Amino acid sequence: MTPAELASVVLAAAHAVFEQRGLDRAALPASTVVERPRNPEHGDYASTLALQLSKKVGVPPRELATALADELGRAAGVKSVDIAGPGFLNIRLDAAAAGQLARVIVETGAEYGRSDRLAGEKINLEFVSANPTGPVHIGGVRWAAVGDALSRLLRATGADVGTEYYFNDAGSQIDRFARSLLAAAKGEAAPEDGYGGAYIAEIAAEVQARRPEVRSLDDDAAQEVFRVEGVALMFDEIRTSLRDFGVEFDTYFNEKDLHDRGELDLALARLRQQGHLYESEGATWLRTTDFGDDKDRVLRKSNGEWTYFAADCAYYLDKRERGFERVVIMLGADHHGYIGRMKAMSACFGDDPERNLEILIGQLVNLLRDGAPMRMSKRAGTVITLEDLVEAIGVDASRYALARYSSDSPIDIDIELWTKAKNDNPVYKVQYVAARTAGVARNAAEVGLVRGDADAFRPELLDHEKENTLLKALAQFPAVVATAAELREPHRVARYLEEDIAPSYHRFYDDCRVLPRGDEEITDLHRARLWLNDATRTVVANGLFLLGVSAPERM
RNA sequence: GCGCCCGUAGCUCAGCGGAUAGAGCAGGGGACUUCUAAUCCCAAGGCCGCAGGUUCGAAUCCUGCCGGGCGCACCA
Repeated sequence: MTPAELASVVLAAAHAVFEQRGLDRAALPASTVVERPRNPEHGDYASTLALQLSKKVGVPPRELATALADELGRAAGVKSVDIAGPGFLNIRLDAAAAGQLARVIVETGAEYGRSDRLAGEKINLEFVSANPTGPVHIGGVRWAAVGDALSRLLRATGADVGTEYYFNDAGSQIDRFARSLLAAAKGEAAPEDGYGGAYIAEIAAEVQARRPEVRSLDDDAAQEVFRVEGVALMFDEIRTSLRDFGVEFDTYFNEKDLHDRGELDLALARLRQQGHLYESEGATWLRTTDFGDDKDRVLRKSNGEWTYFAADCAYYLDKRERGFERVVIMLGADHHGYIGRMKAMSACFGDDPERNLEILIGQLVNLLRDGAPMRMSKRAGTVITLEDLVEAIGVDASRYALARYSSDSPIDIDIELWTKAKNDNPVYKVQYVAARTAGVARNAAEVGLVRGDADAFRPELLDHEKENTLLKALAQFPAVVATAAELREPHRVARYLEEDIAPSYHRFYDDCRVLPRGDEEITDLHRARLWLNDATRTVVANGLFLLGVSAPERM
């Protein structure tokens, strides 16, 4: 029995009790959940339904709990129900009912953990969105890992997801980039406001190799060649490194398209129609202060040029017009000042900024070498890039390290820790479970131990304490996935794997031998434990997949 | 000054209103003729920054304060 099934049983019992006592069934919730108590003495699962309902229907919680316990105790698969404290229901399951979960998980396979919780939601996820003026730096990499994991989570819960990378290949930053390339090609120092770093010289050289005639052009013409070719090379490099990182986007959206299609004018017209525009000092302003922003924002400058924010408005409108009910944008902490104006802009379009626009802010990332942060400077060209990180600790460790922390928490990635082949390296800790379960399955096959027909599976034999604990941990997976998706917090999956699944599996492994020893006969218990081993393998593999991390067969 | 984030064990961090607040690491003590010891077991470690409030119940929600990080452009 899964927790979701048990929750339904609890709710059904509540309906029965309410009917018997003539209570108002409208007070009952549409659904309920059972919790897994920390303390095993409090049963396999606990329900707080009696506590929640007692005030609504004016029945003391203990009395309600007693009635619920009587009813629930008669349900199939329920071994016992105790009442504790103010009115907790502590429920124990039959070993057979609990053990069946191993079979459910194995048979569900890669689908285990998926749900339709977010079915019908159309969600746009924008992340990384670095302009092609340099390699993806470590802050962008955080979002590559978290954003990609989030897209997997949202899809696993049934949402219709579109991932998106927004870039601009025409702005003044690109001009600086082009001037920097030109300067490098001429052997000059980078311009005052330009970009430094070895990659500039490399790209300048590559452009010259592709377009040798650039040497004979005047500066203006040459700069244009460097701009066009340099941006193409840079963007190509970004896409390649992201692909090597396991991240590809459904849409690569170019700001230029918004301009070419006249979408900025459209957005402006729409905002004017909503009555939030005004002219002042020759510029066109959006009255974002109507919706809580610190100050109003310029859309079109007095010189007739659009602001970057105007393009943001058009881009938001574009996403909404493409049918995305929820527009999610992931930004670094240094951009948190954008939240106010973006939310206000959404409201100016007549949207509900709480529902239609989510802005996720990620705190900064440091890379630690020998315990000291490697400081970044864009001017000096000492940015830490995606390649630097991957080169230092590898793709799996990078993705795991970036995805295992709450986005609200700044991250220090210690190179020494994340390259250790030890249990204090979290990614090894989790991958080791994947490898160990795979190893047990291999060894089982070698000695002729196979799970056999599902009909022959004897779930009631999984009654060891460590087996029970592992089963309960495995049972949590769908709830963990659903919560992580709803809260946009992929780190919950990582923490679950390393703090819940890994320890419970190792304890099971230590106390409950799966394989027969020597020429010991193969019994139903061996087979039942193999079901449990393979169920664990399934959950770890599914969980790591959601994080974009491999589940190795051996290590 | 205003805004956002953070403050939980020595360190790094979990903890979407529930019971005695958890994990890993570090430090102490144990377990390898055994399916991967990359593991496990035992012990130790806490005014959940402070003060109020809401609640049957608060680390969690609200208010104020203290401390730290970041941000406050007709830049991109």
